[in-house]
Amino acid sequence: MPEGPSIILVKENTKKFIGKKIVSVSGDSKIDQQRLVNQKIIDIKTCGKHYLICFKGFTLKIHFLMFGSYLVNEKKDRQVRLGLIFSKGELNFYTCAIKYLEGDINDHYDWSADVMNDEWDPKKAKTKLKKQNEMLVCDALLEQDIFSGVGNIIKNEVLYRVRLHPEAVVKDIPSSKLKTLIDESRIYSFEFLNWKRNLDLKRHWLVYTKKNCLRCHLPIIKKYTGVKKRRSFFCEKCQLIYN
DNA sequence: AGTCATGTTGACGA
DNA sequence: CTCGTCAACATGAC
Repeated sequence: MPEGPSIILVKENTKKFIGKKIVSVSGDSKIDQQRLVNQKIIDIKTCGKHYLICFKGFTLKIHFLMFGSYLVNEKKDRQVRLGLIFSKGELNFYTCAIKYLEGDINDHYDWSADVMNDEWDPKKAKTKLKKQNEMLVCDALLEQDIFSGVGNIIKNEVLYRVRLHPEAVVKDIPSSKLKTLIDESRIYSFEFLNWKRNLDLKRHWLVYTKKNCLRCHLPIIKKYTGVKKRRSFFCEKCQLIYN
């Protein structure tokens, strides 16, 4: 659920509620739920891993974290975090973090940092990335201010594709390689989106959770890398570290 | 059955 | 005050 492409799918599956008015609200979310009653959804947007329901003058920000989920016109046998009920249909969110954002949504987000957005700007990403001298590339890819929407699966798959070691230090990576990395982060995210849409994502993993390298057949290393200590799967022979 | 993970925030102590 | 570390949250795949 949580990476950028998955959030695009949430948007696709809930777009039908744009223009609809909320009749009532339920759930254990601590936000002011009454505020939503009689509000009409103006738009539904995403930025990175954030799912955004826009109203006149404010926005509801939903983050699915690790275990978040949602259902359209269905309920789970679980406590609803926030349920939006319309005259026809309902939208239920579970185990997610919800907050209000006030005013113009454009004042809250830099769309050009979102790898899934039409406004994605790889040059800006490169400028930001180059400032992260000592950072390991495995941490850099997870920086939401640079690569909004990239998560741990995308991180691993992109690094394998561009043959870059997760523990490569950003300042040691040639500029041309950084460009390839940035470009591939967007390209792979869209492939992820299509595979996920077809419920066929796992079959296309090249390195994530794999035992052996598809290229050289050596064992894939599993290691918790970087200050973020997220698991990395990589081939020591095929992925360069530049040190 | 127990372990672990597609993520982030906030508390706490140095 | 800032920085680093880690607990907390909470579901489901294997």
